[in-house]
Amino acid sequence: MNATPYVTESPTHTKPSPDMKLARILFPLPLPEPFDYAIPDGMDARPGSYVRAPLGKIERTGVVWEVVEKKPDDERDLKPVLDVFPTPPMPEAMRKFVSFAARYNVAHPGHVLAMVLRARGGLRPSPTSTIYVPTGHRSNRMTDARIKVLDAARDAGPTSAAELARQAGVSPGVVKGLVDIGALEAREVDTDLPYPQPTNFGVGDHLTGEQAEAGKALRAAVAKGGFQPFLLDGITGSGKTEVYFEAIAEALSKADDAQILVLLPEIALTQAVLSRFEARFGAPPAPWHSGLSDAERRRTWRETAHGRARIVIGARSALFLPFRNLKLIIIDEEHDTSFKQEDGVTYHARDMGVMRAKLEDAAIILASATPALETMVNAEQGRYQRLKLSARPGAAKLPDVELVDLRTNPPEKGNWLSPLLSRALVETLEAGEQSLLFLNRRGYAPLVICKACGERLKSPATESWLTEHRYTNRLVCHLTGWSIPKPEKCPMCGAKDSLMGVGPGVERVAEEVRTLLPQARIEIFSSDTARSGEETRGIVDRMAAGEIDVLIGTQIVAKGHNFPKLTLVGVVDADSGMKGGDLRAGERTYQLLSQVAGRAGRAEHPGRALIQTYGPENPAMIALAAGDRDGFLQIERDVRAELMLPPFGRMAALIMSAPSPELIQEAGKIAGQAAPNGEGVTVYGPAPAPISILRGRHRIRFLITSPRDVDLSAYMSAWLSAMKLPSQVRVSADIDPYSFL
DNA sequence: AGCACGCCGACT
DNA sequence: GTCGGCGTGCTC
Repeated sequence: MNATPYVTESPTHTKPSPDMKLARILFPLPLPEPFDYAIPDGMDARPGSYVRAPLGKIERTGVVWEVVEKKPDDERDLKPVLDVFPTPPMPEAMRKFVSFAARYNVAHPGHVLAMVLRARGGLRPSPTSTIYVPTGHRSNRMTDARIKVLDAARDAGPTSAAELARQAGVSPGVVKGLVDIGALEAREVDTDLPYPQPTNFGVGDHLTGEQAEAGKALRAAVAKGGFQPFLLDGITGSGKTEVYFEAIAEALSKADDAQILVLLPEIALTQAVLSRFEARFGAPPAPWHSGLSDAERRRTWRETAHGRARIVIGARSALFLPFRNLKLIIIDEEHDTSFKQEDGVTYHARDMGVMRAKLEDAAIILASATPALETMVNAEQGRYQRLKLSARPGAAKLPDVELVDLRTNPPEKGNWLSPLLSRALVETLEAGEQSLLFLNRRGYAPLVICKACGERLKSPATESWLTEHRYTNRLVCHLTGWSIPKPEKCPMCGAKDSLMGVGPGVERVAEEVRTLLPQARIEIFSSDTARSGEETRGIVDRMAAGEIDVLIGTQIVAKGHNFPKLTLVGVVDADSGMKGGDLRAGERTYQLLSQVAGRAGRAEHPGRALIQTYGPENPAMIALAAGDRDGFLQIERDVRAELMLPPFGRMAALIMSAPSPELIQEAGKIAGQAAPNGEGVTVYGPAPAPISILRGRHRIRFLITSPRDVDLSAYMSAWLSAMKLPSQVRVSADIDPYSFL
C-alpha cells in the first residue's frame, strides 16, 4: 500500500479553469432543483446526456438539464461529472415535458424523472452471451459425444455451451474440445435483441367507406406534421383500431426513425392486441407495462431511447419513455379512468399525453366509444378535431336496451333478478344462446352484519365493510386484500350463527341463477376467478366457444371481448355506480353500461340488454335506453357548467396523512390556516379522505375549486411550501382528482 | 432516495 | 460504559 497521509484534498475535485462549463444535473430524487457539476475537459456532456455523478457519499445516475458557462466569480469547488452513458441524450421536448408534468401535477421534477429512469440496465449496452455455432469443419477425431453435440447445435440452433451439453447429454468439456479442434466457433451476441422493423405501411384492407375516410383524414394530418389532436369517436365494433392503424402506417412511412406510442388501459394489453399490431405491420410492437421482466423492460427502454423501437404499446407509464423522435401518440379507450395515476406522482396519462404531443410537435389521437366529457367539450370547442364512426360493419347491431323498473317489477324476496330478467334468461337458454349478467361486486355479499347485535363487520385497517366470499368461506377487505375465515360466532356479542351477508355479489347471483336454471353451465368472471392471464383466457375462450351458458361477471367483462353467441346482457344493479357524490358517477355508469351492453349481439345474432334500476327516470338511464349518448353528455355538460365543475372549472385535492388521529387533526388545522388567499379559489375541508386509513396512516383531504383561468397548480404549490408541519405528516397534491367516494 | 449524525434504551 | 434504535437533515 502506497499511503500518502498528508494528502487531504479529494483527488476527484477538478480545478477550476477560466472557460469551464458546468452541468446542471437533475437526479431522480425529490430534490428542489438540479445540482451543479464540473464537466471535465474532453467530456462530451450536453443537455440531455445521461450521466453518473457523485452525490453525497454515493454515485447516482442523473440527466444533464442544462449546460452553462461557469461565472468568473463562482468560487464553488464543484464535483465532476464522472461518466456519460452511451445513450442518445434526452431530447429537449422530453426535458420540457418532465418539467411541465412536475409543475402541473405539483411534484418534484426529480420525482417525475424517476418515472423516466425506471428500467435498470436500459442505459448500458445490452449484456452479451456466448453462443456456439458449427463451422462445418470436422476432424477425424469425432467421438460419439462430439457428434451428439454437433447434432444438437444443428437442431437447436446457436446456443450456450451449457445448453448444448445438456441437450446432447454430455459434459460441457466436450463442447470445449470441439472449439479447440475448430468444429465449433464461439460468438459473443447481445442478449437484448433489437425489435424487428415494421414493414407494411400501405392502406389497410377491408376498410368501409366511413373508415377509409377517417383513415385518410388521419393520414393527411400525420403527413402534414405538427401538433394535431384528434378525437376518434366510434361506437363499439366500428373499427377504430383499423382506422388509427392508418395514422400509424403514415407515420412509419414518413420517416424511417419516426416513433409511435400507443397507450391502452393495462387490462386491455393482451397478447391478442399485440398480435393484431404484428399482423398489420409485419413486426411485433415493443411492449411496456407493469408485468414485464427486468430484461424485457430494459430492452424496450433502450430500444425506445435509441429510436429503434418504432411502435411502443403500453400502459399509462409508457408515456414517460424517452422517445427520440415521437411523431404520433394514440390513447385508446381514452375515457378509461385507469389512465389516472392516483399514488406517487398523480397524473392523468390522457391529459399529459396531449401536452407531450404538443411539446413533441406530434399528432395525437384519443379514441373511444364513450369519450370522456372533458374530451367531448374539447372537441366541441374546436381544440380537438372530431372524427366519427357510426356504423358497425357486417350484420352486427347494437342491442335493444330496455330499462327494468325494480319498483314495479321487483325480484322475489331474497333474490336479485327481476321476473323480467329471469324470464329472459330462461328464454335465452332455451334458444341455445348465451347470457351475461353484470354486477360490479365481487364475492357473495358486500356486507356482513350480526342478526343478534346489529354489528357490521369491518376491516381493522381501513374501517371499510368486509365482503363475504362463500367460495373460499372468508371475509375479505376489498381495499387491502386482508381476510379472515368466516367466524362462527359474532366477534362483538358472541352469538352463534348470527352473521348474515347483506346485499348481492356475483357469487350470490350465481347461486340464484343455479336455482333458476339447474341444467345451465354457469361461471363467475371476476378478479377472484380470473387471477392469472391464463385463467382469464380460459374463461374468455370457453365463453367464445359456447361452453358457458350464463357468465356472471364484474367490470372485468366490460372490456372488449367478442362473444358471438351472446344475445342477452343483464345489468343486475345499475344504480350501484351512481352513489357516492362523485362528479363523474353518472358519466362512468353510462360508459360502463353501454360498454357492457355492447358485448351482446356482435355477430349475426341480434342482442338485447335489460338494465335493472330503481331510477329509470334518471337521465343517464333514459339516454342509455335510447342509445342517445350525445344527449346524455349534453345534460351532464350543462350540470357541470352550471356548477363550474371540471372541465368548466378547476379542481384539486390536498391529501395529508399521519400515523395517529390526533396528529392528522393537528395537521389539518395547520394546513387550513396556511391556505393562501387566491382570487376565486375556494377551499373545502378537511374531511376524511376516500380511503381514510391506508397502510396504518390516517388520511384527510381538502378539496379546492377555482375558475378555469386560475393556475391551480401554482396555488397548490404555494400552499404546500407555506406549511410547517410535524415531520411525520405527509402531504401531497392531486390535480383534477378522480376518486371521491 | 440514501446515508450520516445524533440522542436515548438493553447488553457484554 | 458501549451497540443500536430510527428521527432529522443534507446531498452541487
